[in-house]
Parts: sequence; structure tokens; C-alpha cells
Amino acid sequence: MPAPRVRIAPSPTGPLHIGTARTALFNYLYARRNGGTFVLRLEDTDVARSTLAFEADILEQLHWLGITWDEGPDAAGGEDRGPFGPYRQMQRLERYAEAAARVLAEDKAYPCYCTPEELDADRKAQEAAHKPPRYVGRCANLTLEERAARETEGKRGALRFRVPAGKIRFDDLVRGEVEIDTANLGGDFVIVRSDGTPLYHFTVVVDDAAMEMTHIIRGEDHLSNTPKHILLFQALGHTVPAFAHLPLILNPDRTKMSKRKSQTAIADYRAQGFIPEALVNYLALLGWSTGTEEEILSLDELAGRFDLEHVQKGGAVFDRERLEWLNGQWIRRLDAEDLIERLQPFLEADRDAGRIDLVPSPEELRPLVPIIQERLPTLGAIGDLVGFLWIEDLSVDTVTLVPKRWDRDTTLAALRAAREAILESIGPVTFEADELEPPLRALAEARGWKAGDLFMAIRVAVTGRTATPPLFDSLVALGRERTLARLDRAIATLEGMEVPA
RNA sequence: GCCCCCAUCGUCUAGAGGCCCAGGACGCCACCCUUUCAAGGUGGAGAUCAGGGGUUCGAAUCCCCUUGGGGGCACCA
Repeated sequence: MPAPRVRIAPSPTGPLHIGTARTALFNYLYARRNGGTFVLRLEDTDVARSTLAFEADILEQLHWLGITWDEGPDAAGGEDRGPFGPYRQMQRLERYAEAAARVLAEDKAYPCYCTPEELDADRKAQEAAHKPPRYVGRCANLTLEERAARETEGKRGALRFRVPAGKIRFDDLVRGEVEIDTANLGGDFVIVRSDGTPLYHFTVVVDDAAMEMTHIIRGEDHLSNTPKHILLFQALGHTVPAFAHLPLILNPDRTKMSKRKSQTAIADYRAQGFIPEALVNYLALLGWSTGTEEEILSLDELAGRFDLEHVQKGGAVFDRERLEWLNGQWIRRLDAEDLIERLQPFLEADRDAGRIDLVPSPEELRPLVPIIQERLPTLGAIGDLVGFLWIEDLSVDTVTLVPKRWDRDTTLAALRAAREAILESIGPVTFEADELEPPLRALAEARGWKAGDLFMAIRVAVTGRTATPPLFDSLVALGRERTLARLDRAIATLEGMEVPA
């Protein structure tokens, strides 16, 4: 088998979509596994909706995921790389024009002068008659003279491809044999607009042919379009590539995943602190499996195992909980320095949003790694977890200050005693977790309090929260002075509390 | 409406005629660990393999029908 050539052909009409990312991933994995070439081509012929910003997002997020391509544009607006360029469709217009001229000359396509109003009327009539929409062929048999007459009237024709009668069958690599009667294709279809710009079905095929693609791996939503593409490949005199249609990624209601019902932009997952290792791992397992029970797999490991045989046929519901679990798995596998570095942007975002007052340095973060690493489902959860460490002015209300089974007076007594214990028995120089625990446990014992209750009172007084990393580690991270200051403040708050008579 | 595709626990899936009165993972529930929260460990609930017919000594696995779901039918991509 010659080395496969596969591609991803995103349209820069929106930010990188999770479905596009997965299709890109599957193509990438297929190329890597089989010693093939992975091409990126930008389908930007929808000038009205395409933007450079979306183009930039698509390239950047793919890079971020680690999905690299062998041919294609490197950066938004940047240079192309590879022998089949350009890789932006708007720079390939002459090629479509040339191909269009050829099919026109061979009468495999013809100019159509129908107005949008006429086409609309046709469609409505068909609908009323409960018939499938289909081009009626009004312009299919115009003579050269008739065409010339329209042109003289100043009419510009769209180019319609003649759909021959017959059945198209192809062997889909994931679905097996598929057969579709061309009678169900909706009649002759437009390949070039009346303004001269080419349409999707035409450009994909012209480019896939020119770029010598051997396998077209794409979403199932293209399955019904495949006969049109096959017809076009044949009309252009090109070998028909192999097709593999992937199951769709679904919303929880099992409809095709959409922005409206799900979070679809890769950039949004990234902004929430999902890491590429997890996203790639999760996406690969959406619709594909190793056939074994392995499931934590890196991009390279995936590339070593990928095959089309294990691609699922039915659609797969996107399960965010499972993604979060995987993300946690991958976060726990990060080494300390890497985690610290990756946390930085999230801390800055928290500071910019006013959730914390200052961003800790890597040095401050380093000792925290053991207690936070296993508690982070996402990088974005950092502020929620230990943000109390970087808040200047922590105030806690009396309601949360008093533990569930305690009253104000007990809490007050406990905090005062705890403050004393910390002040007296623990030196300012070596303020460590091992040192803090014994005296406080002894205190609880002496007063007949449950250690857990005492610890909870201190925890809330000092962090403002009932769920935190281990208490003594938290106190150490906070430091002796701030620990005492926060205890003082909590005590003062409780002293000022209205006590019902 | 027409065409095409699909159908195993709530979800992602293993399973390619006997190893399956169906295995794993997420989630859920217990318990253990434990100062809270996590993480981790152990155990549990959860699928008459959509339903019905065949084929076969034997079917989740093959065939047919039904039902259900999805996708596609543009001068969008």
C-alpha cells in the first residue's frame, strides 16, 4: 500500500470545534500509524463568514493539542509548507476555474440561469406535493443559442453538474458497502455560483484530487454527500479515494453536537483548564477504542495503536464528567515544574478577575504541589482550591465560622485557645505541619473537644471555607503571622456577634 | 416527505457463533483510609445485548422485518 495522504479541511467560519478537532486527530493518528502524510487545508471560500481571527484560532488550538501537520499553512496568514500548495482555497481559485471550464467543455456541467425566485418556487411546489426537493432541470438542455441569448441579456449563469442516472456504491472503511441511487441526489447540483465563486462539493474534490488524497476520513454528516464527490472525482478523471465516515459527537439529547446545546470551542475547554493530553485522550476514545481495556493514552501511544477497524459506527454522546476525570488523571501525571508553569495563566486570570489579590511565584507554589495536584480536576480550579492563600483581606461571616455541632461560645473559646497554642508552643522559625498538629490535638484532648471539630473551626477561621487541603499544610502555606492574624479577626468577628438571649 | 446510516449498563465502550445468564471505565451508592475536601483501595447497584422472526447443535455476534434514533437532501461548509 502506498503511503496514505489524509487531510483535515476546516472552514474558518468559527473557532476550532470539538468535532473538527476530533476529525483532525483521527486523520493525524491514521497518518502517523501508517507512515502517511497529514495535510491541513483551509476552506475559506465562504468569504462572508470566514475571518482571519477564526483561522488563527483553528491553527493555534490544533498546535496546542499537539496535532501537527506535514503540509499546510503554519500560522494564520502565514506561509504554506508542502509541495501541493497553496493550502488556502481562496488562493486556488484559478484551479477551480480551470476545472470548471473543463467539465463545462465536456458538457459534464452546464450554465444555469434560474433565478433564486424560480428555484424557490420549484422547491415550494415540491414540498406541497410531498416530493423531495430536486432541481427540475430547466436549464439542462438549453442550446448554445439560448445560452448566448441569456448572456446578452446580462445574465450570469451558475454552473450545474450533470448527475448521471445510476447507482453509486463505495466501500466505506468503517461502515462497509454503501449504495445510493443518484436519483436521490436532488438533481443536477451547482458547483460554481453565478458570481464565479466555487462551492464546497466542487472545491473539496478538486483539491483532494490535486493534493492526491488517498483516504477521506470525515464526519458521518458527509456520508450522503459522498456520491456527489465520487461523481466529481470521476468527472475530473481522478482516482476515487477511500472513504471512512466517523460517528458524530452528540449533545446529551443525541443530536449532532452543537454550540447551542454544548460547549464546542476547543479554546473554551482550554480556558477552563483542560490540558491537551486529556482532551486528545478523551477525543480519541470518543468513537474509537483500542480493543483492550487501556484508556489512559498519550498522543504517541494513540498513534501507535490507531486503526479504522475499531471505529464505532453509532454516534457518541459527549460526556464532560468523563473528560474531567481524565483531565485529573493527566494533571496528576504532570511533574511539579510543569504543573507550576501551566498554572500560571490561571492564577493571573484569577487575579485579573479580582478573585485573588496576588499571583504566587513558582517558589511559593512549589511546596504546594503535593497537596494540590491530586485535588485539581482542571487547572482552572486552582483559585477555588487554594485561592484563600492569596487574598489580602479575608473576612468570614459568623454563620460559617461556627461549626455545625458547635455554638458561638465554644467556637470562640476554641479559637482563642488555638491561637494561644500556636503562639506559645510553636516557634516562628520552624512553622511546620509536624509541629502544629501535636499541640492542637493535645488541646482538643484537654478540653474534651473532638479534634475534627477544633480543626474545622480553625480551618474556617483561616481559609473561609469548609473544604480545603489538609489543615496544617494550609496553615504552613499561609505562614505564622497570617494564621494568627486571621484567627484574631475571626475571634473579633465572633465577639461582635449578636447573641440571642 | 425522500435517501442514507446507526442500535450492548444513564454515558463512553469490550465483544468479530460456543470462553458472555455479557467484561472495563466514567458517574452513582456503600465501606476502608481520614482533621474537611480530594486522591487511592475494596465492594455494590446498573444491560431480558431495542423488539420480533429466522439460520445454526449453539447468536450480543449472521439474515430479514418492525420500532427507535441520527444524518443528509442549498448559488453553506
